[in-house]
Amino acid sequence: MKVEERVPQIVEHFNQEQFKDQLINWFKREQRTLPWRENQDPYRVWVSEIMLQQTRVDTVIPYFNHFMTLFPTPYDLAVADEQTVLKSWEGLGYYSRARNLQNAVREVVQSYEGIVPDEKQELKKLKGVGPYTLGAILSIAYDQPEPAVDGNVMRVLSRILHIEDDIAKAGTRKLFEALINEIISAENPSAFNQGLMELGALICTPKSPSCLLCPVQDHCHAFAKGIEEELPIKSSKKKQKKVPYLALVIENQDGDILIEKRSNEGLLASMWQYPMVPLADVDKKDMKHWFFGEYGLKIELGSSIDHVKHVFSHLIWEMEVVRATIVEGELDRQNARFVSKDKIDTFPYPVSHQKIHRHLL
DNA sequence: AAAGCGGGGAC
DNA sequence: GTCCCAGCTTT
Repeated sequence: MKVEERVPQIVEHFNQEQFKDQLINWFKREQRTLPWRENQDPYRVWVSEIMLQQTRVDTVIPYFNHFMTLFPTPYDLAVADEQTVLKSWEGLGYYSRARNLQNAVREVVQSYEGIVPDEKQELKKLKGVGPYTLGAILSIAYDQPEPAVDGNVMRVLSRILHIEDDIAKAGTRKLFEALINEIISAENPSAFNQGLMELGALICTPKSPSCLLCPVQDHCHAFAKGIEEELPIKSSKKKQKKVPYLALVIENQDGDILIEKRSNEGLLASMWQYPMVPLADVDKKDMKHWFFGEYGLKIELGSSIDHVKHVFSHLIWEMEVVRATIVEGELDRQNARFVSKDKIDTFPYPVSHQKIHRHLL
């Protein structure tokens, strides 16, 4: 059945007015004090929403505060060096969020005089602003009645309205957006949207939800049926592929260490790392020859320092970390350079490689 | 519509 | 270990 036909059916016996009041009043009463709730500054709301994608509140708080100190306005972020922005994002993950955010903020400074657009069509064009962030900024910063559907909202609504659509499917979000469009508060869309998300964070949690404390328990079909733990329906993803690497800590005669900048696209784009030998493609006995071909350096392996296992959402790196020294040769790579140990921490690294240079520092 | 893209916390 | 999370972009 099509979304337009399902929505009226789903909300037919749903007491929207009472639900809205209870949700909004609960949010006003119980909302957490968070740095990005100090005011309605669209730039702060925007930055917080980008950081909060796939990332927990407690993790984001210190990053957000530091980020706002470094880049208090869109202009400050627009003129900043990309590597500085990535350094401020180091450890948060999904680094394309930071690069997209800066790209978008530069667009805002250039085309909108530094004012975050409050018009749907303009805002949607900005890099990194998808359906969720669009609705979050418009409702929270500009008080517009737009849906902001994230995983929290889908979980909460799937329970309240007993919806069994697979929330892992891309198309399912549209159903929830249509439902929110139907029931969102026109008077306080900000508190309505944030209330749904706050409810998901504090009460309607993925496991062991606190239904007895829920302000909208009376409206919840899943609670009435005792099936709150079975919802939402979410198909499981396939497991990660393991990828073996040799990670090299290569020191030259001056005691400087070789690091390199990753490609500006793909996994961990524009982040820095210790050179890695992909053992799936390179036979270990051909390693030195391969390395000479790639870097122009003849090296001698030293002691093994560590084994680092790093899990991504879609793959697993298994890295053996080995020291190495240079026998001869001239570094022949644009993206690589020798750096003194006291400067090495000024570059942005993914966590997998922070694990490595903890050994050096 | 599906795949690629990080990291950490809860259990 | 498993599951989950305040998603977007590219293909």
